[in-house]
Amino acid sequence: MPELPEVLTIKKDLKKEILGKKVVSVKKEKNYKPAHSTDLFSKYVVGHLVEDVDNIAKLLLIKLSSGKYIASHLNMSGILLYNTTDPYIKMSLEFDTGDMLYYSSVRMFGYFEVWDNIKLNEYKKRYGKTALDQDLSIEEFTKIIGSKNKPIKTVLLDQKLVSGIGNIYANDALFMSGINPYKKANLLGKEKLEELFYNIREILNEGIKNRGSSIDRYRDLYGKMGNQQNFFRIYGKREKNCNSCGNKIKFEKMQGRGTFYCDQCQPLDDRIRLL
DNA sequence: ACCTAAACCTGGGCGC
DNA sequence: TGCGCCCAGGTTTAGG
Repeated sequence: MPELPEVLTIKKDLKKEILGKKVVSVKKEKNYKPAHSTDLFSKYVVGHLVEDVDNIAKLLLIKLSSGKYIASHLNMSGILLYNTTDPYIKMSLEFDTGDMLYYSSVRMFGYFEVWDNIKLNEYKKRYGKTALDQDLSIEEFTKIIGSKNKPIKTVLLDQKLVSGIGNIYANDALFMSGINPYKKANLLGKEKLEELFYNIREILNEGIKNRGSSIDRYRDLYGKMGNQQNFFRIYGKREKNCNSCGNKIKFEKMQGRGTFYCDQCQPLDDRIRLL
């Protein structure tokens, strides 16, 4: 699924395309079941204007003049498409301009639903600031992340601490920082945590600049692939050699997620480095 | 109150 | 060709 760079890319394009437009019809495909009755779409979406497009962590929000929101989490395989389709469309919105917005998903994990403020606020409470939030200071980051007695990769993927970092960008940010994914976060030290903070911001911003990572399903709002996959530091380089030291890259499952690291450049024990 | 493992799904790619 | 397995940008939940 989209991580923060992909979500922010979609958000920006969505804002540009649909702000101020009125929804005139909604269509749901039979093989998609939102958590609520489709009445909510006809009641709170059809006939209403798009007032804003926003996000909470990786959740996309379309604010409507009815006071309700379309909340869409793309999860692993979801995409939003504007005036272009694919074989996995689940929901379609038609605007007064004739433009179309589609929610597409292969694996059925994501959702595209009508939410009210209450549900939105409950959701918000469960998530930390995104890694790119202007008001997430380096002090706050190091305090939140550096206090956990858990592997740093697990901590980075915990969205209630700091949100937006997913598996791709976590792998790459750790490689850039020379940090072993198994290293306990509370053993990293101030300097390493700060380095990690800067590298997370760098790699997320690079992802945005390259319009996201398309390793499989991800496409932007116009159905186009992102480019960040061409710049991966270590993610996806199973059986390949480290571009820094030439050693064979390790691939292991950690918390069920594919984890790539170079045990030379990202030593678990600092003593290994000194030898 | 922790942690992990499995579950939620579909489809693509690989080896045999 | 086909079957079985492994893999996938995430999150939630059940179970120890």
